[in-house]
Amino acid sequence: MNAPTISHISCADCPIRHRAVCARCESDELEALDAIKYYRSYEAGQPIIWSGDMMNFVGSVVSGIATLTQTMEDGRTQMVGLLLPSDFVGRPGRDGAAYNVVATTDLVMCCFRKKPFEDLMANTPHIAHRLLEMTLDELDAAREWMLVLGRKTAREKIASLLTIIARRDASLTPQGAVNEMTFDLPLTREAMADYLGLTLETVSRQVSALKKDGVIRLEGKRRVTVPDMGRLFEEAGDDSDGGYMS
Amino acid sequence: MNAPTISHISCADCPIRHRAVCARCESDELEALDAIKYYRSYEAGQPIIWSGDMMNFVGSVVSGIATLTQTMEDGRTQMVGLLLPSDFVGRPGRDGAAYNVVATTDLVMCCFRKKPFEDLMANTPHIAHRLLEMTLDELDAAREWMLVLGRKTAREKIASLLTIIARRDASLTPQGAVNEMTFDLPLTREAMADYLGLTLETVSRQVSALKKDGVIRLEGKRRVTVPDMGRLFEEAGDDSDGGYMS
DNA sequence: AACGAACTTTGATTTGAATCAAACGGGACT
DNA sequence: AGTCCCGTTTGATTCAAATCAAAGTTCGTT
Repeated sequence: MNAPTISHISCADCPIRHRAVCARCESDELEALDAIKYYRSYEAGQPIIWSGDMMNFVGSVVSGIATLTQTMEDGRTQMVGLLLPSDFVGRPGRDGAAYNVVATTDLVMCCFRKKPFEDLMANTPHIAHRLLEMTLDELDAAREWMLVLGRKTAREKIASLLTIIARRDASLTPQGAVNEMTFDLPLTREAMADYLGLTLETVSRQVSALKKDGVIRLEGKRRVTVPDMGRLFEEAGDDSDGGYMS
Repeated sequence: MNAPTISHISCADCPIRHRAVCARCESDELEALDAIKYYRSYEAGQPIIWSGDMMNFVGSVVSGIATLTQTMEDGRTQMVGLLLPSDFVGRPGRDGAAYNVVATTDLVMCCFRKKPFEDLMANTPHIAHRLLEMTLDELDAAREWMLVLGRKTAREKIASLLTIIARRDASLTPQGAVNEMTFDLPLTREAMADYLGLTLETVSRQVSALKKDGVIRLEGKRRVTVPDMGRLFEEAGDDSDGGYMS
């Protein structure tokens, strides 16, 4: 119920040190960041930022998963981003939040008050450069997702989502070019639906169909085994290996 | 048939000087860019870059319109970006093109060979900073579009597209808070369909429906008049004024 | 062990957009 | 003026996913 107190961890020991916005920093730059950072934790289900709110901090996800969503007045909602450890939250140079950010698991953020961070960024090219790189990657991911949303069938959408989750897991747990993979879905059926522009019923049906057809196996609702990743890529409508080895 | 020869225009006289990637440059930085830039023109319909190709240049659209599209093997295509004057093409730090870029009107690009541009960018924070800003804007636009693709009806999609075009035109031709607006559609019905994740028949039907309902008037196929922008925003499912005054 | 809440699956039916199919309009060229 | 081509409209039909409606699971709590 209460937000756990987080001790101040040295950047050198940080699990996202080499992937986050600070990845390119030299040790002196890291010290400057270290001086202004603070940790904050959120419980599963808790909102982190609400669209339209004043944002007085930016930061990186250290552990846990959060979603970025947009909502229409009548309640239709679309997920527009899935934030994983090392992903950056907030936009330097803007005051109001444009999206809802919600922790879907217990989550820890490494935060910086916005103004000091902007000041630091202004004379630390390594930070600005890394942020540009990360933003370009996110833009690519968003465009990939536009193809999924605009042109893929429900079954292909599910397969695409599984592909993305598997690909990410593969990058965290490199195990060579395996054919079989097992991982956990970090999202409820409803969250998957919001990601894919579907209803939760359709998500459920298509997951069942992929299971019936032997593309995936399930243990419980969340643990997924893909016996043949190549087959999954085909189902996703991606070309051959989907580039997940890169 | 032949690519027109373009004379070398001074950056100071450039129509996109204050909006493009060079917007924040001082005069000495501008000179450095001026030294390595060259112009290139394309005719309507001509491809500029093909997905997977080696990209040996980056650049800005000076005039004309281009589309960024992604295609699946079976031919389904989704537009993932609409490039207008001042928009940047190419990604520093990547060799292969990820998308197809096609000129939909006659178009002029201000190009830089990639390597010299990257070198210049490395010690010109004003360029990197502006590129970050532009990329963040594009990411916002892409996320806005994900909501359109994932959750809006065909009618709302058309209204959303008209809203975007109108909003852009308003920023080029500021005329205060007018209610009535007239502009040209820069896209064919098919291109609109590829943008919206619809078929061209559905686009045609919904445009006709909006016309029948008095939301828009048409002169020819391309010229659109919106008698009441507020009404259009409502049809798009956006809240109130859609923020087009900002 | 029983209860309840949240999440998930499955079934029946409806519906919005896709598909299939023609016809229309306007400009470029002969 | 006539023909061809491209983009567009309109109509008839089909189909994939949404909606409406019930049950089934799982897990935490009493």
